[in-house]
Amino acid sequence: MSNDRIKDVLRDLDMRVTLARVLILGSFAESCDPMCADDIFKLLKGKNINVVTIYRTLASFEKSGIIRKVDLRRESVYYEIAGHHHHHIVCTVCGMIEKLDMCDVEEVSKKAVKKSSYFKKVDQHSLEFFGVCTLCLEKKSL
Amino acid sequence: MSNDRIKDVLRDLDMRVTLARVLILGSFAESCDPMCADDIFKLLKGKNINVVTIYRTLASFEKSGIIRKVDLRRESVYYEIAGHHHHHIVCTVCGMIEKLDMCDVEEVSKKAVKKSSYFKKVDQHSLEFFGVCTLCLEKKSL
DNA sequence: TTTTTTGCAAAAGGTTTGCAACACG
DNA sequence: CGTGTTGCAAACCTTTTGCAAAAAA
Repeated sequence: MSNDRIKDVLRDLDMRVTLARVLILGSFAESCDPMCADDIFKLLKGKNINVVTIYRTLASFEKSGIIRKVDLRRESVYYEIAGHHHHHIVCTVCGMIEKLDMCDVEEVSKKAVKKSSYFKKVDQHSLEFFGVCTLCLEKKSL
Repeated sequence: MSNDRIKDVLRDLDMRVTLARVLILGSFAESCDPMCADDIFKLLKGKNINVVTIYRTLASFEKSGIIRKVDLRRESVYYEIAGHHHHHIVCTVCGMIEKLDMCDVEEVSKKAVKKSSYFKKVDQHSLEFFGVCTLCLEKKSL
């Protein structure tokens, strides 16, 4: 995503175009993996962006819907671009994250609602897989 | 679960039987909902159990496999008895948690592995649903 | 010029650690 | 008695908040 494209996105969201926002949204556009505040902070080291600004920007980006949270069972909160729906497999040894371009939860969601006594509709769901990646498996067996 | 039964469980896990452990495991046995360290702390108020002990006990219980983490998108870490596999619907307004006695993720897990380039096996998965419960919906529409 | 955004410092949560006292087996 | 467990205090880490200065529109 070009810098001008990023600025357009921000304007479309009725957000003021600032250096911090352009850089942070740019980081997401470039990164394939979900990122936490500190990841972005390190990525933008030298650009003089305060961590607090990153937290506030992430919050407003999430509110506007361009990014979404990902439940990775880590200490800090991770986000990714909210484009098309997908899930992840996370290696519980090295932390590697693989994106999976699939989501078959529609029927499962429907069944959940049917089973439920207190909900008539599901708005969101989390579905992440955890395992040991082939590389870590190899290392283990050595 | 009786106190004696709890003590047996601890002994079976090669854990020393202590007051703190009996009380904490007992809390899980009684509670239907997932709990965080502070929930347990409040539940055991007056029993003189330190929060630090609760954190350490939760860690060792999880390691031994009697309890497991639940991804509820909250600030703190939640656990539940690791008995039979199931999922939850969480109300994003009032926080109410409904347990769902179902898990159809087997096929989805298999598909995930098939799709993956770096994993040959999935060990765990998270699947939680989020929505607004009927009670909160009613309140909203008033 | 008005309003939003940023930086700094400080606080707030949740969780972890070091160490000495204590208790289970 | 020896080793595992607990309590206390303090540290740690991530995230939030208040307020004044700076920047966008």
